[in-house]
Amino acid sequence: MAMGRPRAFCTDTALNRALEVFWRKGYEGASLNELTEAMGINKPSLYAAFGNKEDLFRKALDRYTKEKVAYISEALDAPTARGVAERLLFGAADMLTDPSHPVGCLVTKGAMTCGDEAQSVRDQIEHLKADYETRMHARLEQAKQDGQLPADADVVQLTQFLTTFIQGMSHQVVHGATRAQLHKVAEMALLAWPARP
Amino acid sequence: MAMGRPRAFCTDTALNRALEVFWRKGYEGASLNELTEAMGINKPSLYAAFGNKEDLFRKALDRYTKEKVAYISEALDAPTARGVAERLLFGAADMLTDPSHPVGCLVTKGAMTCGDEAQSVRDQIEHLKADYETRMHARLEQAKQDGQLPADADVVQLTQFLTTFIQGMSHQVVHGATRAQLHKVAEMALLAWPARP
DNA sequence: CGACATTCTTACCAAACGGTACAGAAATGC
DNA sequence: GCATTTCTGTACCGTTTGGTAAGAATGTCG
Repeated sequence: MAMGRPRAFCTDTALNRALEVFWRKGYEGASLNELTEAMGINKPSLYAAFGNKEDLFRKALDRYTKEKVAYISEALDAPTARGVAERLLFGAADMLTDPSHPVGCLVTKGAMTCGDEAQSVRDQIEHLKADYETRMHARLEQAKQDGQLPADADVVQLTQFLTTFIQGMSHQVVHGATRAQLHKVAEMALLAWPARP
Repeated sequence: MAMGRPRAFCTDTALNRALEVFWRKGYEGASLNELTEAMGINKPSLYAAFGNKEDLFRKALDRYTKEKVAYISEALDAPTARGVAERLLFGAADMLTDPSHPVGCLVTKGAMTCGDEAQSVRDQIEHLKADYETRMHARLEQAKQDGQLPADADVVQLTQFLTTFIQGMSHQVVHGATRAQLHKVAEMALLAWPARP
């Protein structure tokens, strides 16, 4: 079978470019023109390679979670409940302000800038959030069983506290908060964390 | 001078309707069709009465801050620093989940769903945020002078902690958090608040 | 070399966007 | 009753959106 000329672009780097655009502008804010220009291809190629704007976003989101939000999984590996909380908050602060990629959180931005039409995108983001929360909850529950948290600790509340704060930081950084500032407020948030019993 | 027939609609309620649409869908998410339909007028009337989509949003935002975000000003009137923090967090939790209007925060949503083109909208939101932060900062600084906060309290940090948390709650509520849940995490956040010296 | 598969380019589509021109309807002043 | 002034309804403008169809260009294999 005859093969056409090899891809003039690398699908992998093209997806990274797309991720960056989505990250900067959100789902609806990123137009196909911007995307194709950044990816170095044109619309029919994009359509052939990725199928759809929604599909493209989903793939970009996939890569985002696997490569950029790895800090959450690492944080959950911390040996103590407090360690988990610390790593989550500081890890988020560092990731959100990493100068090697756009500021803020793709999930946060994407969820906000996705209208009613792209329900599947919204669903995937919701699913993602739920998954992270489930894992955080399970990890803290285990820590509680291990005696690392007070017997009357409300694990749901602790989880929600962390996610609330992380999302707040994700918003702050869009409005210009620096890494140092995030670290300070994260430190303050940890004052609310229950002491080992 | 001859007068045409009186307005068939009340500008005041029309603006309220517009506010509600913006509140639900964000700035870019709200199309002129939705707006005019909700307001009960058509596009030329809207243009004549409010000038512009940007102008309309600005006026809606004005009303929003004067009527819906009044809790911030009330909170700043609390007699103690802790009272200010409590009223801010619980006031935000209550406002964000008030069933009489769309969930979440117009400023938060609007800032996210406003692309590069509507720079003036973005500017106004930024200005609004800065204004609130300045007032919160000033109030806490005064509380510190009054001896309600430790002498080494970092007022900037305290302010940023509160805004971070409030924005986090504003995000949580969009994803289905209930008022009771927000109250619980707000209570937890207050554990980080410095004790009176 | 020549036939083929595959990619890229150009141009286009229908729909929706924000915004407006224009003519008709309604109400007041004379 | 008439003219004037205002407001409304329709229909439209140019642009941009996401998404495609068809031809030109380029590679590999026989």
